[in-house]
Amino acid sequence: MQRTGFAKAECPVARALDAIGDWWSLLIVRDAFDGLRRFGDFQRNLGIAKGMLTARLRKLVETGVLEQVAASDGSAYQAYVLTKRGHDLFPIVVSLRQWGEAHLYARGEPHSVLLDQAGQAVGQLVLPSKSGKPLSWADTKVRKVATRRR
Amino acid sequence: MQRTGFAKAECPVARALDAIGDWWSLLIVRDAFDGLRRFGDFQRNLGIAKGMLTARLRKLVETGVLEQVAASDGSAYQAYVLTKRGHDLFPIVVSLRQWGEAHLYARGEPHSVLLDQAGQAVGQLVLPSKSGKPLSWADTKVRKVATRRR
DNA sequence: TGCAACTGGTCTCATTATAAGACCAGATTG
DNA sequence: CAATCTGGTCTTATAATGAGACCAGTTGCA
Repeated sequence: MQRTGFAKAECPVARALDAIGDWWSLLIVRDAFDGLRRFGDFQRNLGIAKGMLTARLRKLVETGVLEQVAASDGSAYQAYVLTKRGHDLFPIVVSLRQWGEAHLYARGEPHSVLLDQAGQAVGQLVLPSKSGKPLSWADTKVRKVATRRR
Repeated sequence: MQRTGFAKAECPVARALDAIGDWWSLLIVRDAFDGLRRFGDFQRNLGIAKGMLTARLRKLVETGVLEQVAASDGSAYQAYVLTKRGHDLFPIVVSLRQWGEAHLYARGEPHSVLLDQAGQAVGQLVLPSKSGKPLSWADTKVRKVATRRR
């Protein structure tokens, strides 16, 4: 049976997961944010099977997250770079990073850190409200789309 | 071959994906944010196979995202509720939602919306900086953990 | 120029994960 | 107490993944 898809879901979370919610896509995107651009760079850094990488890159290009361009070093090879849509994944990668940092490391266990241009660790993502106080899960609610009656 | 794992990665993004980056976990968490708590609720709402749901719930409980408690309606059944660690996934779910809303719907196509308590659609997640101007991908850089020399 | 190594793939195969649904014991309802 | 509901387990068929052989075109270098 084919893996269940959510491409037609009315919930944006489900559609997003359908597009980039597999085991590899967000790691490829993370590497792209880190400046990797060539097939071999991704393959070596992730230790991913080549066939998998080919399939994932192809899907990410189809989805408009990555774009294939000529390599900037003058060679005849191609590079994969983030599009606007790909750069918009930044908050997703950052939120995953911050949750992982907070909950998946033992005290003192080293991990990579996201820095600003001054070399300072960045703060937490926040969901602003009009009052100025950030919204938490307890302050929000999802309004579902009206289900078509029949 | 076993699916590649990232539980030991020094990158928090990879560890987070290892914990909750499969096809179903974040949808279960999304439903939990929406107030679903019982096995049957999740199973019906997601259309997930029961065996899958059993496995996913078990892993989420092991990871400390969900907790099994007695159902609040006085029956002998159990419920699955978000822990603190689970509630901390809120920014991840919101960032996925916002990216999906921005990029995966045709103009005018309906989707669910996240509202604050006043019934207003919430704003965008931001990564604050000292200057007050939110940080973008272009303003940040990952500092890797020093690789052990040998 | 000529050859070895590199690059970016494709293809095959063995293994694992997923989807679908039959089945089941205990709880609940009427 | 019989029927149904709940929360699972188990089996089976199919799809996805991981590992690596293989290959054509590109590049580096003697």
